[in-house]
Amino acid sequence: MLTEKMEEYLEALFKLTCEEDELNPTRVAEYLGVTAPTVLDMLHRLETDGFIRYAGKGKSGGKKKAHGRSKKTITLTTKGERAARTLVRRHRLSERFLTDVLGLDWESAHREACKLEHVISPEVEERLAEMLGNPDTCPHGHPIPDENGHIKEEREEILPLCELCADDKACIAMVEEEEPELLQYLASLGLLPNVDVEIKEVAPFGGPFLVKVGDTQ
Amino acid sequence: MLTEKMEEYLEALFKLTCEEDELNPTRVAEYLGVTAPTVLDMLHRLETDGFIRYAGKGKSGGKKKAHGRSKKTITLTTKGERAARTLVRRHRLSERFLTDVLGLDWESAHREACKLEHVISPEVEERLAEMLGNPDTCPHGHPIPDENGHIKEEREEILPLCELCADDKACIAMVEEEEPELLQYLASLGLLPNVDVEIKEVAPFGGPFLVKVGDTQ
DNA sequence: AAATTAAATTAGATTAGCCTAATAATATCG
DNA sequence: CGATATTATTAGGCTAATCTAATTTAATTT
Repeated sequence: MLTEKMEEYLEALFKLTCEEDELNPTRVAEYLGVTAPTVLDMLHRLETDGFIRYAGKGKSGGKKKAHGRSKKTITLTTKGERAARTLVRRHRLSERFLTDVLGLDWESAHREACKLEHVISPEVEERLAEMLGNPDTCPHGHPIPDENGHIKEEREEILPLCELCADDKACIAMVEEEEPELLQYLASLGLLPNVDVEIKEVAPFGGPFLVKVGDTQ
Repeated sequence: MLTEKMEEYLEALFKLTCEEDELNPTRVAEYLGVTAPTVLDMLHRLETDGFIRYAGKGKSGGKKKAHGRSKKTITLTTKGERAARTLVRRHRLSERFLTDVLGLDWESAHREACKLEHVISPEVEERLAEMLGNPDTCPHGHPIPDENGHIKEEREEILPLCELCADDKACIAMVEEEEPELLQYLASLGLLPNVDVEIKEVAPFGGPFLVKVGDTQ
């Protein structure tokens, strides 16, 4: 059985393995705010339950230093990944509900969704999705996996805003930032998912940017 | 800090102390499906944290058997009762949401609400209540305490249906039953909260009852 | 390669919840 | 009242999650 803590670790592992390869226990510990031995413990448990693999990557050919097998890496099994995607779906559906229906701000919605995701049953998940009109992104613009955990990735090319050039026209796909104040500031500028923008001017050497959003610049 | 388990116990204690006086550990154990020592443990913890009192009732005058002080009883402190009422409120609001908005049946709604009540923040509680139009009962007809835990008890006299007499007219206040099949059956007969009924015939000695609900009998 | 630094792992403890088995205290019945 | 039954409580153990401190192993620097 999957405890709430196991779920939290699975989710963290899923996010981290997507973002960086060569994920190590120390990184996980840091991300979750616990110590390394705690992570090790959990990794073993998740491994015996078949959610992850934690072992030297099989290539017995590479004999880097000859003594000891190659460094262990963490990978999610199919089972583990499925579980993680379900959690991500429930988290993002919860966020949509909390912002769109209850009117919470992004930050609070995220905080609450972290708790809700662990108590939502498949039935509630389905009804919630239906009631929300099967949204395909969370308020931040991140995609919501479907019931089978598949993430619709047919979205057009997504680039950081800073890589666009003058006169480019684009639509904001997502807002990656996390700090509430920054989010608030961006929102006040109208920089929200699904908003069309047009780059007016780009100062060189990473200098300021003039972006047109709706009528304001 | 109040763990989820502590919350569950508090809620149980609240319900049980309302229903029966002289609440004892064994009864609690039975209700929660755990053993008596487990309950004892938790009672001590709840007591040191100031949520309950568990001690012989002070009346040093009564010397029933003279040896030993009088049997201990469980009572909620103000703090404990406040916490319990908040949980009841969150539970019932959740039920309302799950049935009215998501369309779950009573039984599923109850099951899900048991989990939700522990993760709902004051903010979500408030928004949820607002969104639902500040309902004053759960789907079963039980009252929902207000933000301060007060239960509006100005409802007219509430009697079990079996105490009514022929020709009495009444409105169903609540449905106390818990078994899903029975609930389903009652629902199929139209016996739901807020429905007006009229007693047509009452067979003596607890015999069958003829009740008029809407047009059917 | 040797020394140093960093990461991984082991060992040993703690707390919350839970259990079983044993014991102590109360009640109840004959 | 005294034997029996019931309840309460104590004692001792277990698992999940966590920690700190020590140790081992790997990586990096010189």
